[in-house]
Amino acid sequence: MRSSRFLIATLKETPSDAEVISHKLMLRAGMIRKSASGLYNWLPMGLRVLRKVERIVREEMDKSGAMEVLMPVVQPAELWEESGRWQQYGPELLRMSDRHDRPFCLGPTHEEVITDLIRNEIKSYKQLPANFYQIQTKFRDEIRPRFGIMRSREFIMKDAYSFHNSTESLQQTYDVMHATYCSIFTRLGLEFRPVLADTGSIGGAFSHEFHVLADSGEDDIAFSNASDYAANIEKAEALPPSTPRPAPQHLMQEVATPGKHSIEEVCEFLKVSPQQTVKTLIVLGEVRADKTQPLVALVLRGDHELNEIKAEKLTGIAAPLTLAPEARIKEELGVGIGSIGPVGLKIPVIVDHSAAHLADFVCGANKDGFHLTGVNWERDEQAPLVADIRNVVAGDPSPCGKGTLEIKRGIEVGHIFQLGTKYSEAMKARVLDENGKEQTMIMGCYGIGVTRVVAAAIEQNFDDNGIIWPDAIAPFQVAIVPINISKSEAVANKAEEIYAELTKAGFDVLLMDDEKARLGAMLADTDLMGIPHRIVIGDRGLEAGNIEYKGRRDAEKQEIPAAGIVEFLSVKIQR
RNA sequence: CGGAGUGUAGCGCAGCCCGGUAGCGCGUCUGUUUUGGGAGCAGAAUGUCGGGGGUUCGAAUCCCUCCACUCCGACCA
Repeated sequence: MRSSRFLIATLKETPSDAEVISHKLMLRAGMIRKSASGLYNWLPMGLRVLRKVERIVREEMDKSGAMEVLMPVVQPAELWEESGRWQQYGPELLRMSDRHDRPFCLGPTHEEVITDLIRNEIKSYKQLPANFYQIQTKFRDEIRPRFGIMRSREFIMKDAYSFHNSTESLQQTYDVMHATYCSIFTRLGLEFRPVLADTGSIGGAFSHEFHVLADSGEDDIAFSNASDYAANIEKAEALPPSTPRPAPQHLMQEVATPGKHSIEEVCEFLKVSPQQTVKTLIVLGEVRADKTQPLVALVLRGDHELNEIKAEKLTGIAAPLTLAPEARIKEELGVGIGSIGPVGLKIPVIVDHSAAHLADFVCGANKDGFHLTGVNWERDEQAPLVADIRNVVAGDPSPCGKGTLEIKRGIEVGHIFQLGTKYSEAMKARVLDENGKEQTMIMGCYGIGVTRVVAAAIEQNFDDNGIIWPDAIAPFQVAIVPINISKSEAVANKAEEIYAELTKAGFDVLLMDDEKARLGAMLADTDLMGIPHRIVIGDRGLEAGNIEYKGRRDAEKQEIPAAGIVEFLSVKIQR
């Protein structure tokens, strides 16, 4: 490609609405432009990267034995009614009507459509297992789209759905997908980790997320420092303390803590550490027969955070987890938030392991403006119902039994699930088995955020001058920068010659052939755009038959013979 | 949904407090000189000042209203 015939839309200044580095650099490098909140245009430069990511994903999926299909973006409501998600999905599902007033939605995911398609096409166990995928636009009406392409409303996803007649078969395909995802992210040149994950709203039994490690990630990942264990913090189990609870040393006392509500304020006032306190959260319980929801208290150590996912799975607690309205707490417990404690509370209490392990702790006195000190379980309040309801923190023992946990930030770029029969059951997707009996198919589903991968790759590969693309997904692998083509025929000729040679050798080359372009501007642009290999051609070097090479990450440029450039780059560029 | 903020040329911004008919830098176009790391000079084009309404002789500026966008929060308990 010649720069004179390609839209190089680089910006010197960053548009003011960009916050994270990938968003800024994608705008500055001329890859994307915003159309509306969470909606982006892909310029030629960006699309080249996106297509390369797609190509790698497609090649690896094909290699895994999956079959590519293409499903509609607009989906009929009736399928969503059938699965029950028309009611469940919530406002992220963009609903609309056609001219006949028939309800539709923009697909945020395609379980319903694929299940409908396959139940009509596959009738026999002999056709199983089968795995279908597509690379296609999804729409999710996010509350707050942010970080450019990283969390946009419209995005491109590779989604795959597999169908089976046994859990063993599902497990096999799941394992193949796990391996395929590892190959894909390795080929993309990313530093990633598969991590154990919660199955979330999609449902199902077993699940892994694939995270690209980067500080700007929105997820916390817990890693063992002594094994392969890695889990999303939503999922990572906090082990119960292994030592016995210390014996009580103090008597329970009520102390006035006027105006002190938060853990921080109370600790400061009473001169204790948060680890020596508990906080009591009031949430709604499961809906009872009379349609009312009782209150339930959750007790955590002051320095710990509630893990909503863990909590809402406990029996007696409503899912999704909902904090009780303050007015209801006032009315039923007779105390304002900020002074609640487990002692003498008249509602069910569930206590986190580490809070249950405390002796002589501080908690709210269930009386506005008062706290209790020197509180001890059993002596002052009956032995609590104990569960794991907190997020793990760095330094916790790893659930795998080896080492302690570290927490890192990750960007979720892939997710694989064992769905089981959630959709096939609801939508009656069945095959005849060996005995001629109807059997509900078992399903798996597997997603990769293709557009998000592009942003994640930048989050992991940039410097002060711009993007640094991995070879596999660079918009161009090589940039040829000739100095003064309008003045030097020798330079112009050599640039054309090398451009032809490299192109013929199968490299993706960008020839900077704008006659008026100055060296500094061209170098700034090729760096910003992240082109990983750069050749500068000038009269000075040509006198000795040399050109200049610099890898995007190299500190120094080097002179190499112009004649050997194809061989030189064949060694440098991973293909 | 709650809170905060922003909307002025393609991009980044000033002007608004204190009303007088719109400016700077970058980019773009023309010419010219220059050319080994985002050139210099000379000239030029580009604005319903987010929309609507109001106050006023006069509104980018003051008031009302709507819209869009951005950020933060949605775990005080």
